[in-house]
Amino acid sequence: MRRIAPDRDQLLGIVAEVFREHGYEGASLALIGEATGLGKGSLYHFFPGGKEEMARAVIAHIDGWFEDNVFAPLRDSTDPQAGIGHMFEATDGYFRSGRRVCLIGAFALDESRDLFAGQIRDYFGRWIMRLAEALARSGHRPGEASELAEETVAAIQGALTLARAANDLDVFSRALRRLRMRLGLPAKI
Amino acid sequence: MRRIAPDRDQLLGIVAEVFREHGYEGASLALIGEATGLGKGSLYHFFPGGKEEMARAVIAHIDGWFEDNVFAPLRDSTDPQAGIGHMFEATDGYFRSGRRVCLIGAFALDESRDLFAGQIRDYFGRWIMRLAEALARSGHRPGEASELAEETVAAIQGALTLARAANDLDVFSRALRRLRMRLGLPAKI
DNA sequence: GTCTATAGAGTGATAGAC
DNA sequence: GTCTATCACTCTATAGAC
Repeated sequence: MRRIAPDRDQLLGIVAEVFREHGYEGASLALIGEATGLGKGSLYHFFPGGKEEMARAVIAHIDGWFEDNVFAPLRDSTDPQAGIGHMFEATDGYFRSGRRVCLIGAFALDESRDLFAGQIRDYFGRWIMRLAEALARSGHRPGEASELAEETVAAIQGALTLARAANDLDVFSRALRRLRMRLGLPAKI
Repeated sequence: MRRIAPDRDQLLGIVAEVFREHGYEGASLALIGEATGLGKGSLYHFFPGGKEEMARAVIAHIDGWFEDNVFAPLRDSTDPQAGIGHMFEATDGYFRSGRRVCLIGAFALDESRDLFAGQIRDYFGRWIMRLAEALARSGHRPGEASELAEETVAAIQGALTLARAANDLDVFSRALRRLRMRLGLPAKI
């Protein structure tokens, strides 16, 4: 038979955008079906657990992207400053300079939080931990590094909220510029 | 007829909590009816525009609270530092030290943003503007004051998201403590 | 026949409008 | 309370690949 369905990776990307735009409650199966071009049969074939499993898979997919493109470089760069610089570039790219919101952050505020609390806590916890380690390796005292890491991740989340609220992308790029400076990185070209 | 309904102020407070806990989509009229003790008939009597009007009224109600308890003190305090200190206390109290999320911030991330974009932009815009003015009056250069104000409001939003994600209230109080320091206020007792 | 992927009618529950 | 629309979801049927 013909294979119309995109592979799982593409599929999760499309479903993620529906959740991102409409929230967990607002993302109806009708919308998801429309966006993916799949009928309910196919959707339930891929995700027997229904909408909840779709969301779980989407969160895991995003988490995996950050693991590969943000957390791992923070952990593995021999030069911690380079890892932190990489984090800012990847973050700016991922959120399309403020055009995109953080789906996991949005889920954290929603009632859907209870369903996905573990995944949400893990994602942010790992981000802060990897950044704190990199900051410690680049010379900050451990306690200070932890606070600075927490502050940085919170600032990114807040900037996404504010950029969206003000409908002004500059809010996000200004925030990233300030954070780069505070973390001792050279101003970006 | 018997008057079971609380007055409009109380009513809006109750409806606000339902939106806060469940989001715009997730807050069903059944939930709202249950929380308020009002039937659908009464709800449509108070809010002929239905759920959308309820949300609009709730946002306006919250905005009014911040106007009175945060924005006005920032504008009117003869000592700008006192106004800023007052802002932190009111903010900490309002968000119950991180137990409560910012409904308007949550709406900003949701699809409901399109419905309430004007109100959302106004709220955050006024907060940042009043804070920037107070910072300018307390000695910061105007451009610096603007950036610092934006950074502060974003940090508060981000801390609320993170506190909720980590299920750890300390995230919020640590953020407020750092912000107080950065804005030149004495550490809180 | 078996497996995977598909479409979509049909389920009861519940949504918001009135 | 009544209305209709839509919700998440189930189920049956069907396709071609093996």
